Amino acid sequence: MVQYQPALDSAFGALADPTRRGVLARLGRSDAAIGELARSFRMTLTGMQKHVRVLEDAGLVATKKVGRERRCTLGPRRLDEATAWIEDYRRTVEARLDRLEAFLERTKEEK
Amino acid sequence: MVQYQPALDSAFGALADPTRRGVLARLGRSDAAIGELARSFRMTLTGMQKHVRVLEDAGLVATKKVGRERRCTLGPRRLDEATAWIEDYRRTVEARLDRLEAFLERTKEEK
DNA sequence: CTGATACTGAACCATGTGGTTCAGTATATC
DNA sequence: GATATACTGAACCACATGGTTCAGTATCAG
Repeated sequence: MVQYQPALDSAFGALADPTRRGVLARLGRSDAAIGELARSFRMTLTGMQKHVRVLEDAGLVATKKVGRERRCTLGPRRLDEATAWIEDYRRTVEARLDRLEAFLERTKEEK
Repeated sequence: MVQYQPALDSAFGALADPTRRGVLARLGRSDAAIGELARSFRMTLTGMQKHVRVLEDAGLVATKKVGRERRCTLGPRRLDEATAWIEDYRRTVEARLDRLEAFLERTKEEK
């Protein structure tokens, strides 16, 4: 591990699992208790609990105990850093392609 | 695992590690052999080899054997799916916030 | 040809991940 | 109060991850 950006680590890490992306999509429609999510995704409550924990640690989900349920909603993190990172990357790739193109153009002229 | 989108899994998974994000940034400046990358990031060749393999599997890096070196360049995948996923998500969050706002507005009027 | 350099592959290690079961505790319902 | 429901936490499991070392093989330089 060389450069720490824990927000990016946890955000990308959370998004790397299809169940967790599914949970985010599900919570986009409406909030839900852990038990409901577990049933939707056909896994044990305890299993879903762990996914929710990962999403919560990444700031992508917020939870609150209501009666005997724990209600989950989409959390405060908007993935701005993640988007920004990818955008930066995209620009780098494009700059690199541009340089390559310029190089090819130059060598063509030299022929 | 519930909905398979292996491209997203591997892309987000690859980006979840700071060393690998660093390697992508480094390759954005110029291509490099595995050995150079290993030295830059102060790890063994074998260690770096594994990171490069992960990036290559995700389509983010391409490699080619040149003499005794293996040269690494930024690969074909442009992270379009990843960006698209995040964008979708952002829209969902915003729609949800809009609904919440509308609800608050309505209940305010009812007062 | 010899030696140094660059990589490859296998084996190992500690820790993390994605799940499970099982034994609690807390809350709701009758 | 008894029973069912919802969660929590600990323990376990198989497998993946992020590293290492070590023993090769391939290539370059003299």
